[in-house]
Amino acid sequence: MESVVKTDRRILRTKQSITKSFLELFSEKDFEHITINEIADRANVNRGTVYLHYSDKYDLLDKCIEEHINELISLCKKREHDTVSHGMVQEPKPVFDYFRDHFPFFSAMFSNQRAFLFRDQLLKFITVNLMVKMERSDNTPIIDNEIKAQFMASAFIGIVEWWIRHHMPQSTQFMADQVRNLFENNQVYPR
Amino acid sequence: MESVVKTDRRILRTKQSITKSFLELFSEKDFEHITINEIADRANVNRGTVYLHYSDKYDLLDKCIEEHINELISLCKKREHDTVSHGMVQEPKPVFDYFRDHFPFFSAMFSNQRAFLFRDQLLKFITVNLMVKMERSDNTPIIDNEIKAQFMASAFIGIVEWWIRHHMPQSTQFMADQVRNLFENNQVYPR
DNA sequence: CAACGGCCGTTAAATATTCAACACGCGTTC
DNA sequence: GAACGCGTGTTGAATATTTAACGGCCGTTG
Repeated sequence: MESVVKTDRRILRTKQSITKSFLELFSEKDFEHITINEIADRANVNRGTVYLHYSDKYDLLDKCIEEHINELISLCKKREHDTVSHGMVQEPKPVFDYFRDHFPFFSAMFSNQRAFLFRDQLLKFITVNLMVKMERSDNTPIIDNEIKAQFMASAFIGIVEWWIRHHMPQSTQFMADQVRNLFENNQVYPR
Repeated sequence: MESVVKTDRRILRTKQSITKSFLELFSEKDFEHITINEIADRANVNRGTVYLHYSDKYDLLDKCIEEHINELISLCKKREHDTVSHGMVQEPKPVFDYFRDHFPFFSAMFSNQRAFLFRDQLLKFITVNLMVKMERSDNTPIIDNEIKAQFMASAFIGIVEWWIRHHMPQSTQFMADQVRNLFENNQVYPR
């Protein structure tokens, strides 16, 4: 179907080390005080190379967020197509697993003032997922779907934030079970 | 004096990841079963790139050993020129610090059959250091200097090996003190 | 025997990255 | 104000690495 031109190993490698370096710094100090020099040094990469992939540090932050949101989307998309499971609503564990596997990133995002975009994007992602699920169920709702989705999504993110900022005191399975029950109680999908 | 052409960052980076990858594998499995493919994959580097720096895995092993021996040598050389301290005999702590700081490497070396060259090189390094020190002292020895050096060097390496293979149960300072006392008792240098 | 898969060591051309140098802005110091 | 250090963003030429291919060797499998 689409041309599968796999990207050059060097590109993957440098992008990886740049984002790793950046996220480390992001969790260490204020975003405004991070310099491209620092990022490049820690990534063991020439300063110019950073500009080859990102226009500035704001762009870098955006790309980092985008990347993870896209990962989450494709994670749910993949599972939508499965005949067995159905997205993050009925089986939220994989999503929690993803949060766990990328703890450094999400931890940095939740503990930093700078992450407006991150919250927005994540909220949109969750809301869309919930909307899709609710629209599929036939029950005519008393509460407007969009409002309910916003309500639930905010709640969900609140839980995730709490879980991450407390260094994940519970297992992903436990969290998934809890959230699924909450979704059920609020009739996000008909039991 | 000599032209200080600093080597390209890319070279340093790839050499670093290749040796890191190699030493990991070296501590995990038998040397003969390690393939260049594995090394390259784990280093996140093209297979051909390995050949750009090393002719084969034997060469790679040799270079790794050589590199650390040279580090040790320059470490001692630097301290020789100091007016205060005098090489590894009177103050062995920096040497132990070096062993500690590169524990993965030395651990791999001591726990693997393959490290003939390593033992030889290390033994030579220690012996030379001892010889130099002993020749400087005026006392006419009953025991031949070279024999004594061999004796002491083997003993020293034995201690280091024990220390490394037992995961460094004592501090470097403690080990240094012990060794200095042993050297003193055996009159490597006049007290 | 033949076919195959895996690893080796090497090559030419394409490409990503480095290096060294710009010009610029901004705050500090003398 | 001038000189300076420091970070930004950009450039062109040099260079390291990748990619995709080659032929060869060896052990396994049919």
